[in-house]
Amino acid sequence: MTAIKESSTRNFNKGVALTSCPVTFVMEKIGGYWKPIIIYHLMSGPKRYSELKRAIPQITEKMLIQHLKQLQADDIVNRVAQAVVPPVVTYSLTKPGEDLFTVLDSMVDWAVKNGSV
Amino acid sequence: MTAIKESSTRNFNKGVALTSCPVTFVMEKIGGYWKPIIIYHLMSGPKRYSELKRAIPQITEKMLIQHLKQLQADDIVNRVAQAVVPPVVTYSLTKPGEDLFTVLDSMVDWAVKNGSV
DNA sequence: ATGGTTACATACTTTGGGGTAAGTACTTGT
DNA sequence: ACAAGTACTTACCCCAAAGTATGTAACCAT
Repeated sequence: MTAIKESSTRNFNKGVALTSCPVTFVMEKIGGYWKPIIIYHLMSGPKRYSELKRAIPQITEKMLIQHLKQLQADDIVNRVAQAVVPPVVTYSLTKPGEDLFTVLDSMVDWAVKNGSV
Repeated sequence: MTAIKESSTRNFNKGVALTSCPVTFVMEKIGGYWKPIIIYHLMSGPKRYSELKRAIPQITEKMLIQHLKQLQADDIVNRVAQAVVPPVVTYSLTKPGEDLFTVLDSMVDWAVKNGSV
């Protein structure tokens, strides 16, 4: 076990840059491979866990819940579980989550204008 | 050396999802920790390599040129070098690069509304 | 001739995101 | 009795991104 240097750039960034740069703040929330894809699928309405899984066949279950939990912690998605068997868990976008539409939309705009698809 | 499975999700994604999802397309260009920060600093006008370095003290030189080269390859920044000594290299945003303002701006909007800063 | 400046390059290491595979709890259908 | 469905959990592995550290070429000023 090698101790991590207290003065490392990594540590410095964690404390300063991450919270002070709004763009990085957003990247923290919707960055990564799967998050925008999950959010996109929730934009067409609330979905069950299994519906999301079927909608995004390439994602592994681990990645799916992992990101759903993170999005939940970031107040981007809501989780509603019914105490029945088999379990029924529904995910939906929160208000902040829905507001991300503007962001994703501007991204799509740019992508379309600049050679994607 | 273990061979990578041809059918792995990783490979599948490289070929399909990356190019077919416009949001992921944008993430490929401006995702990562430093890229948006570099782009942000270029939005206030062309900058020399050394000016960027001073403007972003926490970045290492390796990260700086690495991302500048990538942004160049993605046609987001221009590089103009003067054949003098000591070298003078100026980086500026291309048209697509400037168009990212809309995207970054919507991110900042969202961040401000949702608890950043 | 030595140090400073500028814009890189390169070898090595660490870290975290993502992938694979397998297991769990509970109940219904056959 | 056993497979199947639902919503997870867990252990383990791999690789790419990021960080650390050092070197280089060219010239100028002292």
